[in-house]
Amino acid sequence: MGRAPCGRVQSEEGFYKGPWTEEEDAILIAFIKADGEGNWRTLPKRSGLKRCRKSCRLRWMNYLRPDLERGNFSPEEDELIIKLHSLLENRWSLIAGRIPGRKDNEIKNYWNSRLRRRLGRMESDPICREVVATPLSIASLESSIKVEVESSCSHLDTGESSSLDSIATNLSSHFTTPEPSDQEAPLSSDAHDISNFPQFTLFPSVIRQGEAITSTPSSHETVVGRR
DNA sequence: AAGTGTGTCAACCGCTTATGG
DNA sequence: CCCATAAGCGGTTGACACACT
Repeated sequence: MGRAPCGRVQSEEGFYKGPWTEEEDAILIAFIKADGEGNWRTLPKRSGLKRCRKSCRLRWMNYLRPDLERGNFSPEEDELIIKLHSLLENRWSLIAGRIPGRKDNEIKNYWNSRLRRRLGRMESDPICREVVATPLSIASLESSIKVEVESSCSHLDTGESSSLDSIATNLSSHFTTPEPSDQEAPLSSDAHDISNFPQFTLFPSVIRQGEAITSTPSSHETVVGRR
């Protein structure tokens, strides 16, 4: 599993595997620009790319789409990812849906390689344990997720729908104080602006409610990369 | 300078969910 | 309603780059 070795490895079906070449990227981009996104099933044949539909879709979705924001994550994005993960856990696509320009795969990688380690360090560090979360609203997030899920599951029977309510209830249990309704803000394209949210506790067991995290203390900054 | 260790991230696989006939 | 197929999602892998010794 995983990325195939360098070189032009071919699957049994004759599709290439492994890293994409610039030429393949150009073909895919040109084809999607001309024909539009979607119809992945026939894309390989129509475009002449010797790549399976899954590979084409993934390459486009995770790397080539023009609206993707590439490069380092900002501190604001870091915080938002951490907070969304505390709420949504490993539902990367939901998390990505609330961070403009970022894709699930990118966020998942970032979480697994950096943020998870950083948080693990924070929770075990007696000083960092005192670090508190930025005042952040979750009520609007919570309700928007519920609406989103319900609308996409409108075909469910009542038993299944009621389980959605329990999910929403469980979400509420993450928070230690009621949310003032006047602080609620709708989720929108600027949802990454955490100042839009009323407060909630990121790590209820280790973080004091109501105080703001300004940044990770530099003396405790985790060195996570070598690049 | 060379060898080794470690972190990053693109891309794969398998599973689940959605959709259409 | 059932089945087949496509699309989407999350977990995992391994090549590569860079830091360390």
